[in-house]
This record gives sequence, structure tokens and C-alpha cells, in this order.
Amino acid sequence: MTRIDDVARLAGVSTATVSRALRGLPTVSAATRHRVLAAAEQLQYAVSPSASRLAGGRTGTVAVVVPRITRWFFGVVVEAVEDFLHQAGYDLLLHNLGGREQNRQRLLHPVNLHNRVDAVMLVATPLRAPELTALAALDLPGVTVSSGTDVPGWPCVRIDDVAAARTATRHLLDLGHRRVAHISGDPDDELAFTAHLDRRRGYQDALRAAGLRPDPSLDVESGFDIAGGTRATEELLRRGDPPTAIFAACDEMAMGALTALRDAGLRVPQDVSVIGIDDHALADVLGLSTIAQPAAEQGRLAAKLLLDPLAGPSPQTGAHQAVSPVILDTRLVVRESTAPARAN
Amino acid sequence: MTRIDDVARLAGVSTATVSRALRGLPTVSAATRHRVLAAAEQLQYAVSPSASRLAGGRTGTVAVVVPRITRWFFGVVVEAVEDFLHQAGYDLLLHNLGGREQNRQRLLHPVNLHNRVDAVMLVATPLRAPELTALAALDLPGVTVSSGTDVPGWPCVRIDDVAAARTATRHLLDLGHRRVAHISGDPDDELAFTAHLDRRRGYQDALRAAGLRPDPSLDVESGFDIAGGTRATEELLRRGDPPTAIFAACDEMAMGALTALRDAGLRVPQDVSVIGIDDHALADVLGLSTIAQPAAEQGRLAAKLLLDPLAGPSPQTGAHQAVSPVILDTRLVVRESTAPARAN
DNA sequence: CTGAAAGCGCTTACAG
DNA sequence: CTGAAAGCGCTTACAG
Repeated sequence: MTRIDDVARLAGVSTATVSRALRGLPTVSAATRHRVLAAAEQLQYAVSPSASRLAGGRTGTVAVVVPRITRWFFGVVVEAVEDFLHQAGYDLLLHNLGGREQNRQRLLHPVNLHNRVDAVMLVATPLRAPELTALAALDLPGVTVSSGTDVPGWPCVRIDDVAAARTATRHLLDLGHRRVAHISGDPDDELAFTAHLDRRRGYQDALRAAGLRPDPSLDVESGFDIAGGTRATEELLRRGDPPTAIFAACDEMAMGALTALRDAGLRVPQDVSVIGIDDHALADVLGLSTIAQPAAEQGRLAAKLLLDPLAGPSPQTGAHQAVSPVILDTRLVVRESTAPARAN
Repeated sequence: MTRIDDVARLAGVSTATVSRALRGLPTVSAATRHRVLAAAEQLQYAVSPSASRLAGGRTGTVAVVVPRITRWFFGVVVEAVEDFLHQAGYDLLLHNLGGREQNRQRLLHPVNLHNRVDAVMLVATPLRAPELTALAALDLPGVTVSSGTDVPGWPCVRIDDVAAARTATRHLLDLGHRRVAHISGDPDDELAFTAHLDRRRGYQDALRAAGLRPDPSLDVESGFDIAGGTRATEELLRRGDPPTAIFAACDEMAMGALTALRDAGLRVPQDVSVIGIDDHALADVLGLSTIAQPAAEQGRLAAKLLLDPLAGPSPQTGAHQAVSPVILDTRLVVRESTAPARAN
């Protein structure tokens, strides 16, 4: 293939000038730039990324880590991030943990990040203490999305999970429900993100504010997905004296709950009200009430916060100044899955 | 950071030996390998990907191109591919076309692929003639997933879309339906993949085999997603004399149809039966009958077909030998959204 | 505004 | 089995 010196020869300039012209540096005369671009076009020249990266010390690549790309929130975030990164000329290296400890170990080992990417985005992927320490040593720019994933010095974009859960629970309480159950993610899963912990707190806060005491028998943990929602709800029903309302920690769990309730012969919302968090693409199809969160906007904003410092000069690299998380708004969306509690 | 010569010095060998030992080449004595590994471990050494790629001529990276990562099929495929690639030590460069012509142009321009990746996977992304020509010149290994995306010399993994559609349509016909509508993707969208064309053919085949003539007024095109399914169904209903059954080209369109039917006051399946293709994660929650296709298996198999030749010696590089597509099985899944036509 | 030259950190024939 | 040395194809001070 053509290399930079082929272009230089054709344009009658040095390789240094070709390099500058092609990258649009200002220190090239218009006439020269024109000749270089024409030569590059004529020869179908494309810079060798490996060579450019080695010489320039930048990879033009961002690693994006998500727990599971197949889950609604992560898919939407990645799509928004991909768009932003590619617009800015960066490549996106995708890492899907997929619940495998092995993937996590390999990927998050800082040594595997070093020299491979210019920056890292961790979506709902909390780090352990040793990982944080090792990462800090790399002095790599990064950003996190979702709560419970803070890395010192990295910006974070998320919603207020406690408030979102409080709103969801209060919606059920306002409808007159008193036996309000909660189904959420499994804290035993070390790969799980921790948003569900905040959401439980919001649930309990709302109950207490209404003068109710959180009832452990109404709080079931399972996987943070459709199947988990189904299993958790089955467990709830198995315990007898079923709740009249269920707050699921995410829409996918809520959808699993709908299945379990249907299979148990319970009608939604006549027998049991259900609300989730997300505003999943199918929430409307299912008539699911939920707390909408701006997933794409979180991704876009996180990408922006990540790249902005890379472009400009970095005034205080390594000076892990405190960064406040950016909290985006959520919004109650009432559909058909929630209704007033029946008078006893 | 530590470089290869730091390791070499500590281990008392040359950088060439370090390079060989770290990559597990057989031409290193066990004792030497041990010393090198220990030194590398002690120094927390990780090879510089840029340098390794430039010197070695391999990127260890595969580009994966999907129309929209947020759609069920593509998310599942990417997850399976990601797993396989990372197990094999490859990085995954994600490209989400997102319906943007601009993305497509930039990405699929062969010059942007050259030297950047070792191989390409195109999922449901048909190429135009000039793109095919340019790609052929690069002599890059690749694989395609889904029909209508053939690239000469590349293997292809897909289902038999015509047969799947035929089975879906026949299921409706077997239930006694005669006014069977079809909703599918938009051929005006140049970025659309073409599976929906095959699916229309299967639909029409099944009608004809049952002695029915395809009725253009029962065949509506829209976007290949939830919103598209809703719009297409609304259009169907606007035309009057509604169908008693709808075959949607994919589950997401079927789900959109469910919404439109509900909003129009029509019951599923009492008034209208609905079937899709996919077996989307939420098909069960919605009680949607469908033709299940093995999305993860298609991704895994495609990744395998892509990497296998890269590992071994390539007997006939560039000799675009004909490759038959690998066709995976589909399976009718009957749930609650399809029922016998009511006697008139 | 432009060029000569060093250097980025590896891998790979080649020789032994 | 191991090493010396060339070379991968760029970018970047440095000098002018």
C-alpha cells in the first residue's frame, strides 16, 4: 500500500509536511495543503494507525465497558457514545462483561488498558479497591456512567437513583397501596452495578415517609433482567399474602414481573400494580408505568465529558480534583400497569 | 512505563527473546521463558499494542458493523461475537451505522479499514457495488451475517428468511385466516438490510401455495422497528376492511403492531392474530407467536468462521473461492398472539 | 511555512 | 535456542 513518503514524493514535499497537512495543522500553507491532499487522494492514501499511534503517542481509541450490551440501558448508552466518538474521530473498543469474572479480570487489569486506549468509559461497572489503585497509577482519563461506579478524578453521569425509586414508590403509595413489594438486582453478583442499592434505599425512604415499615418479606432479590423479574415475582407470590403493588428496580425486571403475574392468574393492574425504572423501548407497548431516565443523553454527555479534556490542553493532569457527578432528570410516566388499590 | 528492553535487561536476555517468550512461541527454552515471564510480571510489563502492530503487521482487531446496536438481533449478535473475539485475544471495534449515511460512507470506505483491523464482520449491512470493488482490492478477510449481504469470498451465516416467512404465514393460514397482512421494512432506506425482501417473498409464496393472491393493500412498509410496526399497522387499519392476521417481518415490528391494535380497540388474538420473526427476549412476556432464530449462535459461528483462517495458514489467500452460506435453523413458537380465525 | 533526522517500541529474518 | 540489527510507518522537536 501507499505510504506517507509516496505522497510526499508526488506532492514534492517532505513527509513531515504531508503529516501536518493531512492532520489539518495550521502551520501549512494553503497551496501546499492542497497539493498534499490531492496527492493523497490520487494515491488513495490512508495513514497507518499503528505507525501514527506509535509515533504520536495517542491511540484515538476509547474503551467502553458495559455489563451487558443486550440490556436496554446499555444498548442505548453505547449507541449514543458510539455516535459521539466517531463524530470526534475516535474508535470505540467494546467490552461486554457478560457476567464473566474472567472477562472482567482481563479487561480491567490496568496493564491491558495502558497504551491501548486514550480513555475509558465505565458504564455501571464499579471497580474494586485494588483495581482503583492500579488504575490511578495509569493516570488514564475516564468517565463513569451510573451510580456506584465512582473513580476519583473522573466525571460521572447518572440519575438520582434514590429519588427515582422514591418517586416510583410514592406513586404506588399515592394510589392507596400499602403492601408495596420491591424486586431488584442481586448484590451477591459481584459484577452487578450498584444502582439497585440506591433504588432500594429510595423505596424504603418512601415507605417510611408514608409511615410504613419496610417489610423484608416484600423485598426480593434476583437478576437485574427479565428472567430475574420473573423469578423474584414468583418468589413473592410463593410467600403468600401477595402485595398489591410491585416496584421493580428496572423495566426489564418489571416485564418479568408481568409474565409471572400473568402466569399466576393475577391481573395487572386490577390485582397488582407494577412500576419500573427506565422507560424501556417496550414499556409503552406493555403499558408499563415507569420512571423515565435519559439513557442516550447520559451516554452522549459522558462521551463529551471524556473527550473535551483530550482535545484541549490539560491544565492539571493527574491532579485528581474532585468532580461532582452530573445528575440528569427523571420523570414519572404513568401508563396502564398502575391503578388505585382496591378498597378492602 | 516499562518497555521490552527493561524486561530483557532484568531477565538477562535479548528483546527478541522476550518478545518470543511473551507470545508463547515454541522456540524458547522453558528456563528462559520462566525468567522472562517472571521479569515481565515483576515490572508489570505490557506490550505496546501500537509498536507490536506496526512491527508485526497485525492489529489483533476486528471491526464489527451493525445497523443499530439497540435492536434485539444486533445486540445479541454483538454480545456473542464480543465474547468469542475476546476469548481469542482480539479487540472488537464497534461500528453502529445508526441509519446515518455519513457514518456508512466513512466507515465502509475501504481506506478506513486498511491497516486498522485484521478482519471485518458485516451484520445485515449490504454493500453497494463500488464498495464491494474497493473492498475486494483490500483483500481483507471478512464474514457477513444475515441475507442480502454477500461479499465474494467471505463466508455468510444466516437463516433461510424465505422459509421462515413462509412458516409464519402458513401458521396463520392454517388457523383459517384469509386476510393475512404483512408489515415490513422500508426498501427506500438504503441502509436497511434486505432480509425483509426475502421475508416478503416467503409471505407471498405461502399465500400463493394456499391459493390466495397477495393483496398489495395488505402489504405495508415502514421502519424495521417498534415504531415502524405501529405506523404500518395504523396505515393498514386506515385502509378499512382490516386483516384478521398480521405477519410482521420481525418481532419488534410485531410489537409495534400490538400497540397500534390495542389503541384501535382491537383485541389480539380475538380480532387480529399477530406473528413475527426473531423470538425477541420480550416475545414471551408479550405472548407473541414468532419464528425463533438463533441470534447468538449466528454471531458465535460468524466469529469462528472469521478467526479460524486467521489462526492457521491461509492456503489460497485472495483466491475468492465460492463459499456457501451457513444456514441455521428456525422454529415456530406458538404463543397467545395467534388464534383461529373466527367463522364469518 | 518547511525539512532532515531522530525516535516511538516492538517483531522478524538472518546468522549462529 | 538465542541475539544483533534492520525495519515497520509514522510524528515531533529542532533548526531554519
